[in-house]
Amino acid sequence: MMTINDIAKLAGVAKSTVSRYLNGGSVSKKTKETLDRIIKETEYVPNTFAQSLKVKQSNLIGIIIPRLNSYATNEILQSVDRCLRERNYQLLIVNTDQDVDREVENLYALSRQKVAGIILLATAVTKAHKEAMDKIGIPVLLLGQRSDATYAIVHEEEEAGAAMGRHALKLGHKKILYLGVTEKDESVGVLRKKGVMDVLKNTVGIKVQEEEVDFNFDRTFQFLKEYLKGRDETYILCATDNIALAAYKASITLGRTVPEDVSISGFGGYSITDLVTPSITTVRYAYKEMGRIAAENLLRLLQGEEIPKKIALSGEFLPKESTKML
Amino acid sequence: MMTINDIAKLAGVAKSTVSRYLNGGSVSKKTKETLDRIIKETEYVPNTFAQSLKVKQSNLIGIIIPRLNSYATNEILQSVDRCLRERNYQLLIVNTDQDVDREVENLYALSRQKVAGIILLATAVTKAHKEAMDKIGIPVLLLGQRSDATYAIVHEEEEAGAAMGRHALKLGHKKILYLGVTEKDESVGVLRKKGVMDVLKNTVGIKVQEEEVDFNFDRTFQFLKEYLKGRDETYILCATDNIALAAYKASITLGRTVPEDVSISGFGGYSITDLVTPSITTVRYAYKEMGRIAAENLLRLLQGEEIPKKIALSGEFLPKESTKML
DNA sequence: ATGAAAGCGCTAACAC
DNA sequence: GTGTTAGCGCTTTCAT
Repeated sequence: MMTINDIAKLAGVAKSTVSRYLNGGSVSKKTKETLDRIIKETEYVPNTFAQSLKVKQSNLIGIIIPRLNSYATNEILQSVDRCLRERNYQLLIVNTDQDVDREVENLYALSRQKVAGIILLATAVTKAHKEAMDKIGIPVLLLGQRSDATYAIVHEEEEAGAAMGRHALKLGHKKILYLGVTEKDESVGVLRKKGVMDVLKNTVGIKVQEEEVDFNFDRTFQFLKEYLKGRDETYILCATDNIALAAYKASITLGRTVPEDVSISGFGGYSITDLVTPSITTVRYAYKEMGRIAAENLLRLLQGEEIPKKIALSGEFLPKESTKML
Repeated sequence: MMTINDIAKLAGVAKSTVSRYLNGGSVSKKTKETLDRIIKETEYVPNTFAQSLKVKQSNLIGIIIPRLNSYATNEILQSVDRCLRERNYQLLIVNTDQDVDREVENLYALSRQKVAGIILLATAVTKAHKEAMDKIGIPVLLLGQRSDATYAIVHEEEEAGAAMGRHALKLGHKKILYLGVTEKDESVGVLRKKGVMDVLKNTVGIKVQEEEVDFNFDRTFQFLKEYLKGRDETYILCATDNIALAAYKASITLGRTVPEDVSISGFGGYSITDLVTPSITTVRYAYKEMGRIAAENLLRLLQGEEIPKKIALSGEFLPKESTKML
């Protein structure tokens, strides 16, 4: 393995000159040429540890995600990764398996790894989160949840919810079942629902039944298989595509037809909503864009530039086969 | 930020003593106690760069994956990650977006990052791969493809293929369409198919039509929507679950019913095969176990232990609703 | 534009 | 069991 010293000797210059050359400092044309050649010949690559030890920072960006097997996560991950790689940064992915405590732990763990910045796909932002962000002194960019504690990029949840609510109304449904998630999840559990409910509840003659399920497909499916037996709503408005999928499967199991007997819709725009038949009405969120903006803005931040505290991304309402006029 | 020097001064010992303490060397009980206390009080954490710079190795394990949005990849990633974290190693995930050249590039890139070992989910093992593995001098563990170039953990592809072939026969099908993938992919393209074909071709009166499609859902679906118009096979034996899904969707689109008009099966055991209706007959591969073994064996290798050159994992044949007696 | 020299925080001989 | 010391490979003043 070549070191900067070896290169310096081969080139007949001091290692500081080589360092300057490597970091874009001014070197004479002649020096540059020799160095160009020698570095190519020797296939020299700088030792990242020595660099990082010196500058007390790495080219690593940490990203904390709740789970790996989620469409949303994957989309974001992919676009963040691509964007970062183009800028010569490396993504360090940390999966918390939906464990909120581990989100906080990993904030500290990543700071120990001296990542330059952190992207956090939080499910909630607790006091412990804020404390950690404060303490580590590394820029953190929040994705999917609002919080005044730091920079955040979110989806327009209320807007999306309202679009779906209007859709159900337009199709003439009067009996609607809303399958939501825990209100601890501010974005999905509170805002998305609020968007839906504001539209529905202000309309006379609409009955909305609410139920809370969780993000796990199997549990939700098992629950709905029983629960739906006693229900006669004609529209099941689900807070996520996965819930919609479970509701769909449960409905089928109970001998009902979608969308003839019951309309079903989700949120998220997961690709699977197109794979199933009937395809599922949903709102597609701008995951790819979210990832790209996150990466770009974080890097800007690292360069000392100003970036907006909060960015909200609009989704795209996509009516498909699973919802139908009553 | 505390350094080992600060701690040493506070404790009134030499920094080498602190270092020994940290690395499990022998220290007097008294020294240990003071150090325990001081380190807790100061929240001291060693600088990983300085450590790595010294020992010329990191606690990072690199994993190169073809894509992020794949069920198989996610399962493996999750279990590798979990296993590694328990052992205090960090996973560095590198996504190549199915670009074979980037697999090789990243072998080099990871070696520059001084990862301790590399897990490679290769789609193929080329000369360039072998050369890179040779050159970097870091243990590489191959997943999903056999190669005598290094250690490998694979699925029993032929066995799985044979099981599916026998299933189709047992159901009385005579006209079978096999939808495979490129033979560059030794595991899926060659072996899996061989398992199927060996069973089918040796049985008289069976006609097998072969066609090659790719891993992309949309392209495959578009292709099949046309292609299947002219076909009258009663069993479509697909090389992957995703292809099965595309075949299913294409069949539905052409007004055929699954499994009444045509039986369809896949390979992989993706969770989605259960989400759709009818659920899809498949072979579930042992992804989770593959990940765990990969992580454990790689760490063993790093400790200088011997590990088997090749491990083959059996899948589990899962008949479901999408295939039916003719 | 270039070089000498002083560390960054840590580990590992080696001597005591 | 503990301290001294010499680097690991690099960046960064500060002279020249």
